[in-house]
Amino acid sequence: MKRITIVEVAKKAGVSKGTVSAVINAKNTVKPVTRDHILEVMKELNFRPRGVARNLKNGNQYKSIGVIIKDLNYPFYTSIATGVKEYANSKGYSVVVTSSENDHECEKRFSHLFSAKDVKGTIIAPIVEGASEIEHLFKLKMINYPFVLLEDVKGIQANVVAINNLKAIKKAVKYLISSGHTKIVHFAGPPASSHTQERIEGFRHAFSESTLVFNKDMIVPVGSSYDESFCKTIEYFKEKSREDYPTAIVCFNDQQALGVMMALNELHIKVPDDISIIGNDDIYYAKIYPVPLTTIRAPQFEIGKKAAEILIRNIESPHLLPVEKVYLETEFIIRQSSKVLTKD
Amino acid sequence: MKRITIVEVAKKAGVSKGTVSAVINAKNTVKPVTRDHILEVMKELNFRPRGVARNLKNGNQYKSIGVIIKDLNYPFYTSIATGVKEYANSKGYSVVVTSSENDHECEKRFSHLFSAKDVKGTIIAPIVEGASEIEHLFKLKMINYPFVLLEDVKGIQANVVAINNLKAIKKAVKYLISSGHTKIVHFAGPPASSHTQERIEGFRHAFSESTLVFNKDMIVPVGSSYDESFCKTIEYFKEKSREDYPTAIVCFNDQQALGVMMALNELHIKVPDDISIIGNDDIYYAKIYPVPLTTIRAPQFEIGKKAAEILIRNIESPHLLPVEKVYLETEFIIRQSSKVLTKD
DNA sequence: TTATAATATTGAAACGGTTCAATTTATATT
DNA sequence: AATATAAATTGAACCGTTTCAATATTATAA
Repeated sequence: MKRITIVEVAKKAGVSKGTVSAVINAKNTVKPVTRDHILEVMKELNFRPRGVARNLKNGNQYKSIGVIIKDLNYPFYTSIATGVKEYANSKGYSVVVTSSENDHECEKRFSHLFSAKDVKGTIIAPIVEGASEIEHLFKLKMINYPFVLLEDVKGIQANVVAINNLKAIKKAVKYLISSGHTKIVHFAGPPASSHTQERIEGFRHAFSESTLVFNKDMIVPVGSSYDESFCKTIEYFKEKSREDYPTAIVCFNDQQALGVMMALNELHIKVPDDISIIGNDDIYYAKIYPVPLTTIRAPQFEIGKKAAEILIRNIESPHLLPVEKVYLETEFIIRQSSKVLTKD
Repeated sequence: MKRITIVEVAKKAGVSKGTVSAVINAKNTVKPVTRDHILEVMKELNFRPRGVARNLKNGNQYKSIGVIIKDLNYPFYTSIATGVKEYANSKGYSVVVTSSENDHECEKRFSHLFSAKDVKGTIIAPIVEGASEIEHLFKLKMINYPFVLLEDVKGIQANVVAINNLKAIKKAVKYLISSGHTKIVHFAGPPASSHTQERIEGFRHAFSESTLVFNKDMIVPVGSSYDESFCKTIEYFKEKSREDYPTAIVCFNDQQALGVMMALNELHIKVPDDISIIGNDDIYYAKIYPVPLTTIRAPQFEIGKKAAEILIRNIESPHLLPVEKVYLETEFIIRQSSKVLTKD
């Protein structure tokens, strides 16, 4: 069945394309009786003018940029998106957000979708898998489509705005060590994420720069979701005798930390008196908690803003700009889930 | 300055449009040396093919639908979006989300943006202001653009998927009354929201169907954000003597309830022993809390799914379908923030 | 009634790509 | 060197609207 176009409407209504177009665009040059008749025919045929065709002639009525995040329900990402939005809006761009749900195919599809729909540029939190497929990014580069990554991807020269995970975790662990903690463990994130590796690396570095020695039992595979971390924490402590408990846990992110704290609550282990907990990200809900979370703050809003700034600069530049890679500083925020051990 | 098109590239590279097009589309019919040369010229001119033009000929490569929510950072909305996504993906549609941040202009802009970009249909959480401007919705109707509202809007016949706020709150209040509570108050939401009015109405109804009498001091204007509700709660209790404390607070939503609970914690008022708290929405973080929240669950995921289902049915129907209005049932979930009072 | 002005409608060109049959060029075969 | 075949390139038609100068129609004034 053929698509209904303005031609069919014009024919059926006994007028020209131009008149139908005038009705669609609410021009007041059309005689009311004609207008009503055309409107009726449009309804009968269920005619929906194709946006793509309307825009081809009109050009850039609406400027927009896209953001592809990994999880629509994780506040870390929505905060970044909010930063993007604020900067972009101030420059006259609308922002559309979409989530890849950690699915590589999805990310691929969206990057095409956005370039196809004339979204002027896109900020992408890339799924970085082992030998990650990145042809879709190359395709974007080929057509000089402006984009900014929220994580460095090996093998492609592209704009990046990110944080230095290694350095961030290192700082936190060093703080714990200098506050007298000796039994420190890291609850690691999802194995596939590059963040997980970087954070483990940071943990090790802190040890190698101290007098304590690292051993690999200190890295506990846990994952990032609340439920996972709740269950794994219960398991972890059930298998241990009290004297083997760590005195501090460095968590992969705040969501995990929240799960850990709930589990400890269940097990009647006190935070921070028995165990110190350190989160990562500083999501909104990290401080909305009876024991506000000590955490490593990633400047989410600023990440979004900076990414948007670079993106829009690229969009508006008549010539191709050199690639930029920006690493923003994290901030270690001490709240009440961690404690300095009195040294004896 | 004129936009760079494929014609300029072809001219500068000394080839025809067709060949450039073949390069853009990674067809393997182009001789490598030609290809490289064209690619170079593309870079030099910073040529970005217009998605809109590419799509006009090709048609529906990517099917997508839009969701306009009010707040990207409120889990209630992102959960709805997730429901939309799940259903839409199963039908081969991608989903793009955007937030109006409660700004009417923004909503307007986005509804145009989506229809202009050939997003096939849109689910809108409408900003309903007093004598709300809804011309943009009429404009969408005129061009038979499929959309579904997440809240009923007076003055327009359109598809709606929503919950019955009045009934939901009534149920909760009646539960409190039947559990022996007599001093119940409602912490109301933002004045402009229609939800606020509906919930106040529900609160009153519950009283009128009981032996207790309603008075308007029971409605406390608080707002919906965490910070607001924290501050207003502190104020509220500071001004009251202990014997005037309510025994139960029905909150506008969970985020507010979380703020209330934190404030009570600060004031050393125990939940649920001193005061019962009832939330609304059942957001993800309502149960991730040492005192899990008793709340009125809005089936967020199902709302999203149902809205997507109606939307896609409309998108795919060759003829105009009759308007559908669906009200989903809420579920009252009793957790640990509320308590049955022993009657003496 | 006619001339004039105002209003309504038409239709061809334009927007910027893609497509594909026809043509040109390069390569392989005899 | 001539021919057959394969590979590369061309260019006109097309996608579905909008635009706007030209034209047709209607209303108003003289």
